[in-house]
Amino acid sequence: MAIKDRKERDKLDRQKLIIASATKLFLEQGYDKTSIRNIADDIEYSPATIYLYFKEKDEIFFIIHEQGFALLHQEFQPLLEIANSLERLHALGSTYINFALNNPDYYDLMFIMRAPLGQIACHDKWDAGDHAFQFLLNTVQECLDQKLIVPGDVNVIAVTVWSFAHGLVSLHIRERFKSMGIGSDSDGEILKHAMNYFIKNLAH
Amino acid sequence: MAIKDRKERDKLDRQKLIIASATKLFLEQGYDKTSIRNIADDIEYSPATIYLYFKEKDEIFFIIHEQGFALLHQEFQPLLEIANSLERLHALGSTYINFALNNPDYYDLMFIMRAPLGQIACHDKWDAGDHAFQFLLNTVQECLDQKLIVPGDVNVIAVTVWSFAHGLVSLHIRERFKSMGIGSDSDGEILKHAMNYFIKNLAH
DNA sequence: AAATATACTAAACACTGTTCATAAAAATCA
DNA sequence: TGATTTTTATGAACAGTGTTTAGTATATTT
Repeated sequence: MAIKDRKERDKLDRQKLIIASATKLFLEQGYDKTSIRNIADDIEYSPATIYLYFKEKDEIFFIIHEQGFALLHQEFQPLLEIANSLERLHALGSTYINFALNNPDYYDLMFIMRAPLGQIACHDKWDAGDHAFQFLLNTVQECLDQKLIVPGDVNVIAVTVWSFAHGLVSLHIRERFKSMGIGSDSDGEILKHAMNYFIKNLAH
Repeated sequence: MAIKDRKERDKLDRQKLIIASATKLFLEQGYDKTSIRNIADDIEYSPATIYLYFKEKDEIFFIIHEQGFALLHQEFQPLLEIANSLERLHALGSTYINFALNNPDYYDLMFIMRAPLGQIACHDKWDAGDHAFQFLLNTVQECLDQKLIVPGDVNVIAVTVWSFAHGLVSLHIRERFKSMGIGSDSDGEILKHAMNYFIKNLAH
């Protein structure tokens, strides 16, 4: 049954082709402006064909969503080398912020957009996002054990740290700082200062 | 020329009619699911008529956007009574979070969505949003003056506080806590705990 | 070679925001 | 009053969206 194997490989190849095209277009123009017909044109297939490989548009972008988490996970890896846990926590925040600024579309899909989670997100409890959060949890726990940060519940602290970092970059990405008085000139600079102030308070 | 006056009143009335319908539908079903045709159906006019009173969909929702800020401003008013500035800062945070949880669609439009700002946001430097941020700035400054919080640049601290609060509620609204391990049961509870931890660090 | 299973697509459905020529109504002028 | 101009409203269309379906080629199996 080698033919059946090849057929399955072909099927996977065409799925990969769709994802590759979708990823390319998505990174060029974002979610909303990447239509099924755009992807179909790009891979030179009919729009209907795409629906033979994916149930809906969101299913395609959930895979890209996971790609984003893989990328973030990758950028977190070098941080494991940092011995001092508080320093590692600080670096974790900086890396998170840089990831968001360098990959705003990925970040949007992963943390801001409503779209590509529905029932999908629930199907796998231990997805890539959980891994990243676990890394944060572990680091916070270590900081607590070594009494490097203000004591408190590890979950609460992790949520606090994540919320701060997310708020910072998502307000920046959605240009809400601009629309206020602040950050008109030195855009990225104030983010770093806020990060430093936040960590200083945490470590106090 | 009383006729011309009446005509202008009529015109404003029809604008208000459109806004009222748009607001109603928006609060029922959100921005994306409120179409021009929905509004037209509701007010029993043709879709094209709406474009005689508003240049585009976003112009309608920018007014709703401002309504949201007026509402937030209103909820901030009682806080002026609070004498202790740190207490006021804490209450400011809680009020902000409660506003977001009680009016998720308004909050979305005001702080999360990409849509109804473009050039529009820039036209009036001193809009409702600036007022709210100014309130935060003043409160932070007072806390600094009274040495109630960790010293630092007032702008940086205000951004830090706002980012934290925004991150908290926007991750909640977009259900990113659920998709991780945390907050599956006691949803709103962890927000309050995080808020308390954040303020405790700030005041330390 | 005939029957079956697979892969693909043109066309349509039900939407979206937006524009434009045309028709109806109201106000102004002769 | 009747004719003219201005204001107001709309049907129909444009170009786009995600998605479904019926029908057509192609490839595999019998």
